[in-house]
Amino acid sequence: MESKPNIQAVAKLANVSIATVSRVINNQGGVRKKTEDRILKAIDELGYIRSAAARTMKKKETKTVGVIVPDIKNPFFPIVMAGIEQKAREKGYFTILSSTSESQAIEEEIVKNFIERGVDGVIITTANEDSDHLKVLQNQGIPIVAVDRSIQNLNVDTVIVDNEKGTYQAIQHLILQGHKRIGIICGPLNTTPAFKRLIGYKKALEDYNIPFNEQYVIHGDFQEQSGYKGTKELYSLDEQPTAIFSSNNLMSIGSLKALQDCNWILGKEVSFIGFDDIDIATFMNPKLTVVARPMNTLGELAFQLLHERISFKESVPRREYMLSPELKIRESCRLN
Amino acid sequence: MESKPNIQAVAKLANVSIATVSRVINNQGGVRKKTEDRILKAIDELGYIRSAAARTMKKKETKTVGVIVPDIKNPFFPIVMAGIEQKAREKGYFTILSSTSESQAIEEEIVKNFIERGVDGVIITTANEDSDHLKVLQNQGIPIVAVDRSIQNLNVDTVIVDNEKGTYQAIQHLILQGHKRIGIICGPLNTTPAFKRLIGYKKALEDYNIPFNEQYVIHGDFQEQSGYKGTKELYSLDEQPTAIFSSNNLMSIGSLKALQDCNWILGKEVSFIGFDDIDIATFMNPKLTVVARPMNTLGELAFQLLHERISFKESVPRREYMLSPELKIRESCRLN
DNA sequence: ATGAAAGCGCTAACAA
DNA sequence: TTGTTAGCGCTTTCAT
Repeated sequence: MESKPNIQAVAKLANVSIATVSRVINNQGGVRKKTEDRILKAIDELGYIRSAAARTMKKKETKTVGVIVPDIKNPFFPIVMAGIEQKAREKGYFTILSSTSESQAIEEEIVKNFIERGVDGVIITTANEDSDHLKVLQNQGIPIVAVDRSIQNLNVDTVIVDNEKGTYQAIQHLILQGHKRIGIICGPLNTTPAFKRLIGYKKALEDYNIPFNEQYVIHGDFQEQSGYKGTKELYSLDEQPTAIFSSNNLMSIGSLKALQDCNWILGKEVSFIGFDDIDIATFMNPKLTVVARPMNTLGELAFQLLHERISFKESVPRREYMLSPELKIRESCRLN
Repeated sequence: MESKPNIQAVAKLANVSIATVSRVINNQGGVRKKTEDRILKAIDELGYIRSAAARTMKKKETKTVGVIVPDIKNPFFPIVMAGIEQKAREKGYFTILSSTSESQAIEEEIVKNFIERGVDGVIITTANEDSDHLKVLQNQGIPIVAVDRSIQNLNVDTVIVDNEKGTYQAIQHLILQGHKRIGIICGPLNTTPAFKRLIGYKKALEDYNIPFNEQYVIHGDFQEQSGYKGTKELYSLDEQPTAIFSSNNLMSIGSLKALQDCNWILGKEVSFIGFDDIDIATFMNPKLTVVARPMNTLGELAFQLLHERISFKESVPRREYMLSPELKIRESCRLN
């Protein structure tokens, strides 16, 4: 039982031609019930499963969408992915997921591989928003949807979160509580999300006439370690900030660990707001105030856009959805 | 620029035969440098990417392994996946990931799809250890490696964690601190991990002559909600347990939330040990004692086994790795 | 209602 | 060193 039966084998066993078998496999009708039964039986008996490769060669479609994320270990992406998968399944599409570890080289490899495999479309949170390495997808006529990070100079449908607004609200919240020295731990500023969050930060300070101070801006990389290190830096400042804003979940975790290690008391000596709601948020004592993104919706919407694009190609104009994050006020910020 | 060039187009542009192009694509050598350059140039010019479908039809291999997990939202799996991906990349393999949401029906769909696509092997944490729905893979001669959950009646390489031992140590730890009424929140008992953890629990009680009491056994489903509900049940018991063991990370989160809502004070009124180290573990006050699994290693090992199996097929005997988890003693357990 | 046959893009055996 | 050619397994058109 160690060989893959093909359509020929089925045809022979059922005593029909391969064309008839194909009709049955694809539910095209026009086959006598009795014949169909015979074929179905043969398929079952042989354990026949049709080859996607052969099918793709003829049909030029795979009913597959490729998803590329920068960091599968960041819980944000699995949740977005869950949203994508669910919608995809509903439409009869299959998803394949790969993670780049924020490496553009790996991203290029993955893109190439996806093309080789003939994915019908790609949903991507790119590691590098300079889009040159993604042009190749466009050249092949493969639709792309950008999620969470937009793509420069490439005319693609986009689903992002209003990072600027989310951060603005967070910083505003801190300012209204009397904070003036507010630290921000940024992500890689060549990504829109990280950049926009910094913009939101600056804008809020400006609107409330608080001077921008470079020393309160920490340049992180969205990884836990940089949140940790950045927070220690802030702690060691002569004029410590009275509040910290962390630009993503992983860095929040690092930051919070640093707070503990420094014995810098959260919610008392220092207020804290993190971007993204995380498991720990409601366990901490005090509970964490966060900017929460609609992760599942992000994924669902992304697939929906992609699906429309696959179905109608150019006939739809480019669309950009900007979802609003929500400031969840809990207990980690106190009057200053 | 909207058509996919094929090997023919390249051959024509470079003024050679398709065979020569094929040789270049596959680095088979035996092509004059000058010819090769001409071909490479043509490939670049046309943006040619070879069709995996066509290639697969000839070669019967895809250099792809499929990974099936039951719940992509459980952070355990992305980390295992990261281990798999890394090793796979090293060996020139590509991974595709799908999540079943613990549904056997979806799992079957995914398996079928993987076969259609001709994956060279499958790494799976199955939603249902009764293996009938996986036999089809074996029939097609596709190697399987089971990760974290073994598969009944199917002779496959397996990488698991010593769940019994890990739990035993946890319960022993509690007992030695004087606990006698110990609650356990189980996962679905038709999965080995959940089952073995219960066994470890029972064994520890037995070894220390503590009577087993059914009322302290909560039947959960590895989801947060069941941890929450189960904990509330334990709380409402006339004879409350003095310690709780939770069988997985998600349920731990639910359980901890319930503790808070019940105002049942962790580390004081009730001790707690969770299976799997989670982000929140070291933030909680007190910090959580946990049984930690070597997640990344689990993934790396799984791919390694699969790769050997792909390369040598039957010539290798079936192997089973049982990795030891580690009891990380922190602060959530107190003398009783 | 069914079958014969062309051809998708590639690899590899054989020829030159 | 290069070219010719036979399939791989399927879908689809055209006959029957």
